[in-house]
Amino acid sequence: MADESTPQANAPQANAPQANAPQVSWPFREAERVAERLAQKGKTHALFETGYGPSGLPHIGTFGEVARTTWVRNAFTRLTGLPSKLLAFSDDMDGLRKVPDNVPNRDMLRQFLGRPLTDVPDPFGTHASFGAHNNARLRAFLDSFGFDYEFASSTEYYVSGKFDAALLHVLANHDKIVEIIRPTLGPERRATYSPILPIHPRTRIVMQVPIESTDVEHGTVTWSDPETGTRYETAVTGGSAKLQWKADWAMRWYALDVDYEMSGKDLIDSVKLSSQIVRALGAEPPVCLTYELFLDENGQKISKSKGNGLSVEQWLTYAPPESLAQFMYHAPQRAKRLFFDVIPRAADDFINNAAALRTTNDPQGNPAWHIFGGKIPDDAGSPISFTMLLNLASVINAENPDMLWGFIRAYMPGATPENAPFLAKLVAYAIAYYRDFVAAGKQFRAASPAERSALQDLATRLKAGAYQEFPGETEAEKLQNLVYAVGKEQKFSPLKAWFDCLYQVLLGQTEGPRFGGFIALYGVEKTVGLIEAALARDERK
RNA sequence: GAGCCUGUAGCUCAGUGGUAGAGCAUUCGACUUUUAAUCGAAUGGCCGUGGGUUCGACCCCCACCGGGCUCACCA
Repeated sequence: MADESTPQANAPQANAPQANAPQVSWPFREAERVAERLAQKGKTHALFETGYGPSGLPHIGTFGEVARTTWVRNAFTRLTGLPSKLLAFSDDMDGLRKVPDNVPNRDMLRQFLGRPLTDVPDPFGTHASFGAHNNARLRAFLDSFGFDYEFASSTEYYVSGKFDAALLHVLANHDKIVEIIRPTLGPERRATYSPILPIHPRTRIVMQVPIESTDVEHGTVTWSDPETGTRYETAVTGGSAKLQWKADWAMRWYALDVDYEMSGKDLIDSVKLSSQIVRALGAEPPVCLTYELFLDENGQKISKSKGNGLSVEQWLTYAPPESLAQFMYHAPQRAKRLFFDVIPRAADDFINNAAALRTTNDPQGNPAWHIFGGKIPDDAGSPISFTMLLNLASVINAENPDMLWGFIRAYMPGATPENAPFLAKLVAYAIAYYRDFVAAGKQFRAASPAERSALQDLATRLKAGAYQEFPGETEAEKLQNLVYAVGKEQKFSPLKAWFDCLYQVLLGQTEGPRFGGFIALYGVEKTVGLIEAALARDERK
């Protein structure tokens, strides 16, 4: 503070915080919370967890949760240099509650309702159990994005005894846990609730029954089959029993000493209660982050039955994975509408961020830095926006990458798939977009008699190679001059009407590219085919 | 009933206590042998309302109004 003596008395607030302090990105904010937890506990490695319910196949929210957790984990690594692990935990020991609509052999499945998913045959017949099948789907999904994680099966953890010590501890605190959960339940469930769900030794069903007594010394609970009245004494360890959801989550946090887990806002109450249970067990819950759920185009909730959501497959048909990551990065605690129209913008946000990464002095505040996992690749960017590519693809009826590249080079000389590989990927996505959304919605107008003869004339002269006689240094110019000549000879007035005819009759749109250039890229023969097809189409009407 | 998100340009949305921003739309211009893409520019704002904190509030706090979502069975 050498300026004590300088006459800056009117300068604003000496004690105000520096206005230009770089904003800390949310993954680093979360990472700091994790680092703080580790410091308090004296831990030197961090465990990040993500969880998967038994019912669902992997979906766009699954991607979001793992991607976001991975960003926090990377930030943690960068911040502390400490080792860490991401555990992807599958609740495959949960009972099969209902038969899903979208699987084969549903009658077979019906016989196994209530049994752990890993105790239900695989309706697809490809894996050892339904649970194993779903696990494989989940892992394939995560692997397709290259996520770094360790898979964990609840069944395996229970059966192998990895949870035994924690389960006995839960048993010892059985009443305390009941007291935590009971006030949140309705009257009926309140009467029967226990965090311990014994697995029926005969039917293998996960039983929700009153626990009549607990024996901490022997590690067992006593209960009665409500149908037969038979009393059973069941060990809480070794996979003979599992825990009810909220207690299960808490026990897992306790047993594995989980340091970080995020979840959707639908689980706010579960996080609260599970945290209370962990404290009752004498430990601290992990650092938790609640993220908002996604809405559809109209701000309505996304439900599978309505089909108003956007699937990962759909997104990745029209834009690269980085764009989906970009969408997931932004403001996880804010509700966002997730529908088709957000894709181009997410892609361009990513492109801009990737470009800014090279010039910024705060790379760790840049989403692209996180999406790249802290590494800055050489060929990440695109010199042209995705929105522009989509427009271009529409205007020129881009049926293949070569056509699009032809127009890209027209004003970006030197651009090739080799020196702009990310752009090359975007081109392929733009083609898919054109194919599915633009081409499908085309409205082709019938040609008037005068237009018919003009089109016929153009086709004939194209076929004969007559354009070679026209002036111009390039094929495109010669073709353009031929098109003009036909329009003038056929006395279109204004001449623009001739071009309107070409766009509306041949391309099914009101506007289009310079036609000579279009023919050159699309191909003379194919253009002739286009004309003949249009004339034949009108003939039939 | 409990909780969460949200309200900023015509539309969709960014916005980090210090001059209100982008894309699209609109209008004008440049380029073009017709266009479109593209490029340049302009237009467009009581930042939901009312209080409070502050030298200063879109931003922080409180209340209210509007728009949504989630949980109160299971997980």
